[in-house]
Amino acid sequence: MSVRRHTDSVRGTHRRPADLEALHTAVIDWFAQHERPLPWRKPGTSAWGVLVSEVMSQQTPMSRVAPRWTEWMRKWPTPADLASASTADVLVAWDTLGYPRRALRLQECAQAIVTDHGGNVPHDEEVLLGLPGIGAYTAAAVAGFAFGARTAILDVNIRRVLARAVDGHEHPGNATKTETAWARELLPESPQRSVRWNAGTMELGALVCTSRNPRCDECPLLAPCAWVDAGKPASPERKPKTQAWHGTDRQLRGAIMGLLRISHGTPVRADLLVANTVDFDVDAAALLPEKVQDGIAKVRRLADGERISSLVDDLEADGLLCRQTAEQSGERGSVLTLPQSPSDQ
DNA sequence: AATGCGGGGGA
DNA sequence: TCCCCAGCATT
Repeated sequence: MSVRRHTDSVRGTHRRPADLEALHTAVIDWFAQHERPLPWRKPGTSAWGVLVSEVMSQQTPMSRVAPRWTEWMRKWPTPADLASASTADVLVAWDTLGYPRRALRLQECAQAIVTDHGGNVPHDEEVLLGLPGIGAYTAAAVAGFAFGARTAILDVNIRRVLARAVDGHEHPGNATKTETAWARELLPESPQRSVRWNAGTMELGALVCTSRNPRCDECPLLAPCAWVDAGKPASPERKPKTQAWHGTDRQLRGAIMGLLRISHGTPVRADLLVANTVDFDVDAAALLPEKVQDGIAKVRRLADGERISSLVDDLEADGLLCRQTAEQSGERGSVLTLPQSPSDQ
């Protein structure tokens, strides 16, 4: 089969393989043989479970998501369960998945589902898009994987596989409308096949057609891959560097998450907590082992007042902590309080 | 269109 | 070290 021949090259990224059906079959058959046994893929998983798995997987590898998802669904099997949980419990269960604002948005999403949709995850992609923490990718993924909708799902994996195999080069930045329209044209006709196509293309991008060191020798599309034929050209752009970690606000947020877990009796790696601790004033520090407290005291001397001040605003806006004014606390400076910690309940 | 946002694991 | 990971919200 020669899938690569783009007979009707519209323009730019709009290319279409001559034998689209063969491409679909190659991906779907490969997926049937290589699908990872992820917990949310087990039969009977609810739409809510699918939604949770997708939010947890935003910018986070699935291998790290799986254990957190299982525990999360055990604690809060329905949107109503999560909606009524305490913020502290939610953040603790999120553990070290990263970007903890996602956990806050997920709880807000559950509350919106209860309030506005009778406690049931909406089927409609446009409605899903209106929920907190649900963007273009997640709305499409839930519509497709939870409800079997025929829709174009554009995550980093599908974008890369399609760009390489069909177009021959990768596209920088976020998915454009043009790219979305292109992906829609490549969808199989039947909804059932389109779901397998979406899931299979994602899996192919995650396991074989990876960003670095792709395993082309294991790829079912080796023969027709436009990217291989073009000599595997490098991705055109490099993303801007992510904000530094050491000594920044992000590091302190990590420390507060660690303290929150400790206050709930969840083990926390002491070295990680100390490394993440810049300077803060929180009662929960008394719960820390002496060795860790010493480490915190040491790092505290490196405090940057201005940076910490902006951090407090940020944390408060994210709902990660509450700030009391000097008059309220009777102390000098601000006092940071963990939201709904056990002592508050 | 550009930024900010965690944290872990692999090359 | 650097890069990447089933993105989203805000400006």
